[in-house]
Amino acid sequence: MTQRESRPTQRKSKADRRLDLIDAAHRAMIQHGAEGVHLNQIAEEAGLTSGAVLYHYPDLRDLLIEAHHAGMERFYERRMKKIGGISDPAEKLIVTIRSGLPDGPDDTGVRLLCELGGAAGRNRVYATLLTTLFDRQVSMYQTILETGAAHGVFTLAQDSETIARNLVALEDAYGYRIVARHHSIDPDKAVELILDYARLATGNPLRPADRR
Amino acid sequence: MTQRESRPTQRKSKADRRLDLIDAAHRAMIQHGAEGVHLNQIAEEAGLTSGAVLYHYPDLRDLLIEAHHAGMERFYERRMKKIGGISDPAEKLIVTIRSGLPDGPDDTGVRLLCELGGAAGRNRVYATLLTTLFDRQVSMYQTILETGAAHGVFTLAQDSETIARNLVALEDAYGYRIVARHHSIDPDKAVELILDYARLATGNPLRPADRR
DNA sequence: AACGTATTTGAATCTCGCTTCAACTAGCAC
DNA sequence: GTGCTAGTTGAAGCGAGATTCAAATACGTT
Repeated sequence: MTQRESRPTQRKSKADRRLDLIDAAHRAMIQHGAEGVHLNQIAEEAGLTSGAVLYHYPDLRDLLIEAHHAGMERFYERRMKKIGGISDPAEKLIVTIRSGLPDGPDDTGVRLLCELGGAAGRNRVYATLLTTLFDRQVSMYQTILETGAAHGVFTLAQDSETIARNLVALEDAYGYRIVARHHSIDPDKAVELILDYARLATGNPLRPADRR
Repeated sequence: MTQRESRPTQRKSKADRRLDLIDAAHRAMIQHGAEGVHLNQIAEEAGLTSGAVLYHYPDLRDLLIEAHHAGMERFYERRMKKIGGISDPAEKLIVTIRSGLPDGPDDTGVRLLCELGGAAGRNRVYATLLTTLFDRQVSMYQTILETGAAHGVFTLAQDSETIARNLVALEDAYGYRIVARHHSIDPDKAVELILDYARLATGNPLRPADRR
């Protein structure tokens, strides 16, 4: 990327290089699949040789796990940042829903998450990562819902955990639809569909028109 | 599996063998991933050599696509069969929801579908297969919802397409959770969560206790 | 400026899966 | 039974990716 001549690969500290590699692994996995990815593809993305990659990660699986972990962390942190400053529960809920969906079919963050769905059935580590992320998102929604209820803005039709789980589930599923390029479900449409449920569950009209 | 001596591989007609191979590919993909699977693994599952597999499918990708296609068809047909005889809309809806979820983490049919989620972002054929399946399931739910509304059993809070899409989306997402062995979301819990939404959307209490 | 070390390379080696194909054989037609 | 054909094997060759490691080198330290 930022390489003067692209001829002599500049050296980096262990920590810096590992961050580069995590990023390179991220890109390579999106192109070739979380399980179909090859060492050389990652090395190429990082602008290194395969030997250098192995020097930092003798076991490639460790790198892949770290890349997934970092991807999830980034995904979650980005959401928290987006909703951080919002105090109105209704607006917060709307923005949260939007931030859980991919920008479009090529959103790299969500693409990586989708890669894991199938592998989780075979790989306990991946299953744990995904499950943990799911539960964290549920908690996040629960907080918003309960705050809204406490302020009298929401009238919850079900307990907050049920609503929160269903909201996260809807997000996940529409994420997959968007990544698969469904002809009539784009990010805006997905938000609308999820909001249709959220309205029933919170008793709030949740008008997204003027916000964001 | 059903082989007397396991020594001489019995010959089969082209059509029969292709069915065997589709089945073998199905099993191999679940064990090794939709994209990480190797020719030899499929051959072994089928009790043949790699040469024999290539004789029937010179391009392995064709076999994989057919296996996925067949898997989806079976999944869909099985659902239709389960709900075929039910006339009461409420019961039909409940049974339909249940039939869209895996029996457990090892349900092979759903496991295969989950494999495709990530690949769909990279592979147009897989994306189309998944999208088509989604739309068919939406239609299925729409029919049930509208029939129920016509009979006065359901009072739809939203248009039938919205409800149907959300129901399918919830099914999909909880399928992933179950496959990933979420500690507190098993098939029964997932049905309950989806029914919680369905109750709001249909205005029907949908008591699953005595049915099924 | 010279040293020492952490990082990276490049080539050699090894492994493994894919591909090809001539030879073999089971089952069908006659 | 004889012959024919389609299905299958097994071995050989090929290529790609993983792995190893000695040599090279960039960079911080002194």
